[in-house]
Amino acid sequence: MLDVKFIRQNPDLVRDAVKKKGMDGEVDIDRILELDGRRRSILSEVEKEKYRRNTVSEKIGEMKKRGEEPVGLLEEMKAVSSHIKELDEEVARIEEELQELLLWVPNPPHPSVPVGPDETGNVEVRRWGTPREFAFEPKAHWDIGSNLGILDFERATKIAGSRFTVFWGVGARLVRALISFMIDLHVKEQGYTEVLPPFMVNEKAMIGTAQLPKFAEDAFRLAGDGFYLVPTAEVPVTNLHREEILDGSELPLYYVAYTPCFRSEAGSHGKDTRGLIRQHQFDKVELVKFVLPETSFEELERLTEDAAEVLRRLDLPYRVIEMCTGDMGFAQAKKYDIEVWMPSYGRYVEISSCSNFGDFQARRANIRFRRTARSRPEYVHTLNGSGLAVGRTVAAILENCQEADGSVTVPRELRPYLGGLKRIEGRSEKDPATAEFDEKPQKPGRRPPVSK
RNA sequence: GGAGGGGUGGCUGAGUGGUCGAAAGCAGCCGCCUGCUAAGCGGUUGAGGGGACUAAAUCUCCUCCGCGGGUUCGAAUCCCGCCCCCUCCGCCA
Repeated sequence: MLDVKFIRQNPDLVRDAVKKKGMDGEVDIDRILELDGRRRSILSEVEKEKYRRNTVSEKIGEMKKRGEEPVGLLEEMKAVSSHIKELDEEVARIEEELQELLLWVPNPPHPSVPVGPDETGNVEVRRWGTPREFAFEPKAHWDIGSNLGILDFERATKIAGSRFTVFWGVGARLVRALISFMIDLHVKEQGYTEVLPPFMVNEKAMIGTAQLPKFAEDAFRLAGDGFYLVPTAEVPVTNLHREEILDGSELPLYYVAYTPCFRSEAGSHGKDTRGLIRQHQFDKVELVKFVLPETSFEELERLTEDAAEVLRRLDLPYRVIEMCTGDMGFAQAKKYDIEVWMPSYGRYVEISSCSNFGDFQARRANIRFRRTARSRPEYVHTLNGSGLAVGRTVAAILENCQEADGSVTVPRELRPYLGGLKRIEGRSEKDPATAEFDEKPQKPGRRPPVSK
């Protein structure tokens, strides 16, 4: 959300931002300015009346104490009070409409962001790794996973519906391994603090990070009590500090959180219908930062690299795309997508999205900080990025690391998280005699007796 | 789900109709003082908004004692609804 004051002082900049973000006709800046003007003029009137009420009421108190009768004053004040009430209601109506309109004004893109209408305006900024040349016809991950017995789309449809997956055996463990691997990297090597938040949030939290009101149809809302299933850990984690004034010396704060993510995927019928790419439920490890305003763009570069490091460790080729104004989203000031090479698509596919929101979310969620004990509160800047989407990472590993015989080589850095397993050859890992391990798993010995 | 208790400033906590944005203590900040540390002394310290001002500083006004309504000339204080927390009982992984 933008400050009305900012809009009042920079109306053309804001109109330009609306245009660049492709929201022409969706936002009425003139109406906002009009409401703002009316609000301020009524406010000065009602405040004069309140001043009068306060001073006269005080006088009435003194008179009564002295035993005098406040002749006529009570009647007069009654009229003043009801006038105040009318004006207050008018102000409240205006503010409600104003607030509603402000929630729909997009965050202006940073000047460095390329201007463009849609994804055709995005700019590739770098590539890492080389897509592998296959000596055989590579399969899509849904075929690899189904053949190995580790992905089961049919049963997922039976128990839930389309766009769900059941992971079996080593497949399930692979998901768990990736989550741990990613979190460990971000915590131990990059200085993030692990958080495990609620997977359901209230409406205020959804508004705070700008999923609402604009993207209501993308979210799952529970019928009974109005909770929302988290569409990303960004929502609960950014809202951790809602309505707080942080100590400036604590900044920057780096958090990493695993959550499942729930998305209705309304409006994406027919897109990515096969496999793990577009699901109603998927796992994601998310990076969230709260930083000083002057550092946020530099922090975005580091955040993006922190996420990309996961792909480098897994030896998966990727590229980084800078999103143009028309494709970057409503709340972002600048955004990079990281795309991983996906052989079945024959192109790079988004696996992470890293954004700087500036003070846009902070203002909505009222997250502030004080530079020193005596300075005025300022809004922090918030950032977040996937580090990474786990389902898509599974897909990328299956496809990029597949072998001619249908097995999958486990990326070296991930093996410790799979008990040293080198190759996925089936659903089961219970047969150490045939499975390949970096170290053979130990036979379970007798349990030591329980000491008393 | 049932019964009871409670939500006041960064924290603890007083305040049951007017002089309360709010005692006191703690913490913080500024200064003084003490060889260092600790202690002591004095002062100071909430947030949001409107206006004056080119802006900062400053001044001034309004609002805010969980949230929303109501009563009243006047509400932290009285009434109603909601939310949250705590204790006990029930249920439950």
